[in-house]
Parts: sequence; structure tokens; C-alpha cells
Amino acid sequence: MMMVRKSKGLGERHHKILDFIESYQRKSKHPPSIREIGENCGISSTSVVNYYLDQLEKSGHIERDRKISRGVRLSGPNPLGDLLRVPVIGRIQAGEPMPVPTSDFNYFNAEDSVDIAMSLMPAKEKSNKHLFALEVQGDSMIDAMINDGDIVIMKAAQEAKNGDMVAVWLPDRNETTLKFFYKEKDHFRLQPANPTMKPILIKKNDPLEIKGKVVMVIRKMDSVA
Amino acid sequence: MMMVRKSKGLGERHHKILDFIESYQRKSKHPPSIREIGENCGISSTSVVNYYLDQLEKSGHIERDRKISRGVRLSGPNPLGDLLRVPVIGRIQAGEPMPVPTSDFNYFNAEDSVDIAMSLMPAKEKSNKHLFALEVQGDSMIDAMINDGDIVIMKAAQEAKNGDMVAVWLPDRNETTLKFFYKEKDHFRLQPANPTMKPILIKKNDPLEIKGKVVMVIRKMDSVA
DNA sequence: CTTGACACAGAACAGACGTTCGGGTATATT
DNA sequence: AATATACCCGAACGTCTGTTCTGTGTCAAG
Repeated sequence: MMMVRKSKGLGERHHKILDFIESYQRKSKHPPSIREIGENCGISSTSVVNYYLDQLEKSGHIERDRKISRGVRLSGPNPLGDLLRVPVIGRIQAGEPMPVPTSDFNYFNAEDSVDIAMSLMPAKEKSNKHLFALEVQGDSMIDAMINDGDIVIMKAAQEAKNGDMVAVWLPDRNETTLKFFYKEKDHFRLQPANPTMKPILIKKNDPLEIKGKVVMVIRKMDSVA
Repeated sequence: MMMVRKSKGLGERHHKILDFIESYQRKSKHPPSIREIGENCGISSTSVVNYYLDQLEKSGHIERDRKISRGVRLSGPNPLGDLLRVPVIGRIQAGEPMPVPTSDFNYFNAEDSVDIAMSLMPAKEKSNKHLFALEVQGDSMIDAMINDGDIVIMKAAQEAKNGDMVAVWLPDRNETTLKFFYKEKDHFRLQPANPTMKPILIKKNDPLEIKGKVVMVIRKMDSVA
């Protein structure tokens, strides 16, 4: 009685091997050897492991550095990869000036930080220079589709292009707000992310301070258990 | 003429080795061997490399897995850290059934995937098992504070606890929706994340299918340039 | 029945690799 | 001057490791 797993994409052993490589790498911080894969996947011969590894390489699931010890890794842009550590420099809420990074930007005295996979970042932001994060406090940003507790990743900026989502300080209203920015004939249009809500129009003479551009918003649902 | 570098913390070679390990790991995705370190740092003897590696280990700069090929890595909380690779298995929009993971969903038949730093995940979700992601299409989730283009990280589930944000399929309305879930005396209350909006009440007899719990929401502002 | 693809085992080989040991040369200390 | 210490080299050893080759049994197609 043999297992029949022909012509299907991946067999049980393929999965087992992929799982093992992944967990081994996570625990040991380096890839497993062929023999270690065999022992942990119930394969007694190194040649059989090599046999499967070849298949997984051809199908693009793994990459191998031939002739090199433990030169096997899960493929993909970033099997375990580059993180950006973005400092959380404070909280943002309406009615108070927004915290902005100091010029020194020595981000190690930051109380906290969040790790973002580089692959999540837009191409231009691959350097964590000028990136910082804020935790949103209160419901004041709901018209920007941003909730209490959300984390906003920002890039310091004093100017913006049309379509950027920016953090602006409106001295007239004594308010920090996050809106899409559009420069139009004789005014700035601050468009809420929520399409059911109406924009704020600011005359070009009126004060308006752009504090930064929003790069990303992250909302964690901690209650999941 | 010899270099004098006594009694100081780290010498020139220590830094050179640390830099090399870091850049080698980044490029080759696996650690260098002792001989490779030697060649690239101008050290002709493996024993000297070993000599420095021992020092760097004692001083806590690196960690070593003895007897194991390429068992050297930079130490620290997150030299390059753990990512969860979550498969994006489809799009979600109101009026259509939500895609759910197949039993085979774990690997790369997923068209795309997103990388999430483990440090961002709630403690219980440290395994990418049962995690999947959906891209939200359309504005139908605005009352869940979720916008067009957002990425929702979900955990497959058929049940939910009070306070969980869940994806539910309402056959009566022919609608998939994301709401906070509360079980009450004689009905289920589906509470929108937006506190200005009113809940949906579902009688306990009426049909209601929980598809999964929302773990995280990610919004990328790609327009930043 | 024959053929061939497929899955697997075992052994053997050649390098790669970490480790160790004996020796060497400066500089500083006693 | 003698000793200690830090730094460094080369070689040898034994094991780890990827690769390759031969052989075996299964199964489906011709």
C-alpha cells in the first residue's frame, strides 16, 4: 500500500520539507543541512532529500546555493528579511500639536518602535530615515478612516503633492488632521479618506502647516484570542 | 610598523568582520564560513578568524552554533527579524461570498503575499497557520473603517468571542461584512468599528456565517513619492 | 509483457568547514 | 633580561555536507 500522489502539485513530503526548513531557520537562525532535513522528515537517504529539493527549486519554492553548506532557503522576495524599525515618537490627537521628530532624530531614545517589513513599504521609502510613527488617540480621525489605537507611519515633510495623505496643523481650528491633499485654483482641498464625507477647503492665504505624509496605517485587533 | 589597538573595546578587524557578516548575510541570505570571513577581511588563517569570532562572541556581538557550518550570526534582538508571510488569497467585496482558504492554502499557489513582522502580531498568532489576507475592493467596508485597497489579515474561524472583529456572511442580505461581534440575550449584535454608526442586530435563529476573525488591517498610501 | 517515469535507499566521493596545535613576533610588564 | 600578553600564521585532523552513482520496487501506458 503506497501513497499515491502523482501529478499533483506538491506532495506531503514537499510540504513537510518546506515546513521544516521554515521552522528550522526560525529556531536555529540558519538553514538546515540536507541530512537534517532527511532525519526530521523521515527520509533516510540524502539523495532523496536532494531529489525533493531539486523539485522544490524547479517549482520555485526554494532557492539553493549549490556546493555551499546549508545553502537552502525559502524563496520569495524576502524569506526572512529586512525589517524597518520605525520609532513611535508619540501620540496624535485633535486639539494638540502633533509630535514631530527632532532634527537629531536619534531614534534610540524612542520609547517604542514598530517593525515593518520592507516589502510592505512603497519603493521610495526603503530607508527608515525620516520615517516615524504615531499612535492615534481618540476618535478624532474617524473621517480619515483612522481609529483609536491605530498606528500611523509617517514621513516628515513640509510640502505635499496632489493625492498625498498628509498630516496638517490648522491653526485656525486648533486641530491636527489627516487628509488627502489637493492644491486647486485658489484653495487647498483637504479631502477625507471616507468618501461619504465632505472636504475642507482652505484659502491659500490662510495658515496651514504640513507636518508629514502618511505612508501607512496599521490597525491591530488585539482582542483575538 | 604595527597597528596598535590594545585595551580598546573593538579593533578595526572586529568591525570589519561584523560588517562583513552583516553584508554577506544580506546578500547571500546565509551566513559566511570562517574561510570566507578570512578572505574578505584580509586574514590568511582560519584560526585567526576563529580567534576574533571567539572574542566577538564573548563580548556579545555575535552568536555561534559550534560545529555547524556557517553557524555564525549577529546577535541582538533583531539582527534581521522574523517575518510572517501571509498569503493574499483574494479580494473581498460586499455582495459576493468571501474567499476562504482551501485546505491546501498554505503555500505558494497564492497569487501574492504580504510580510508582517512578528513583533506586530498579537501573541497568539505567532504561527502563520490559519492566517490569510484579503484585499478589500470597493467602499463597502467604510463603516468598518476599512477602505478600498486596504489589506485585511484574517484568521480562519467559525466562532467568535465577544469583542472580536469578524467577517460574517449574511445570507439574508447577500452580503459579507466586517463587524465587531457581540452575543447578547436573544440576538447577535454586529457593531461597526465606526462609533458613529449603528449596529446590526441579527436574531439568533436567522442565518449568520462567521468566516474568520480580523487580526490586522493595513493601509498603504502608495502615492507617496 | 515490456517500457519508462517515479519514488526511494544506500554507499561512496570530494570538498567544505570548524577545530586544534605548534610556532612566531611584536609590545608591555616585572 | 625574563616573562606575559595580544596578535597572527600555517598545517593537519576529523567531521560535516552536497553530490553522484547504482540498484530496487511500484505503477501506469503501450
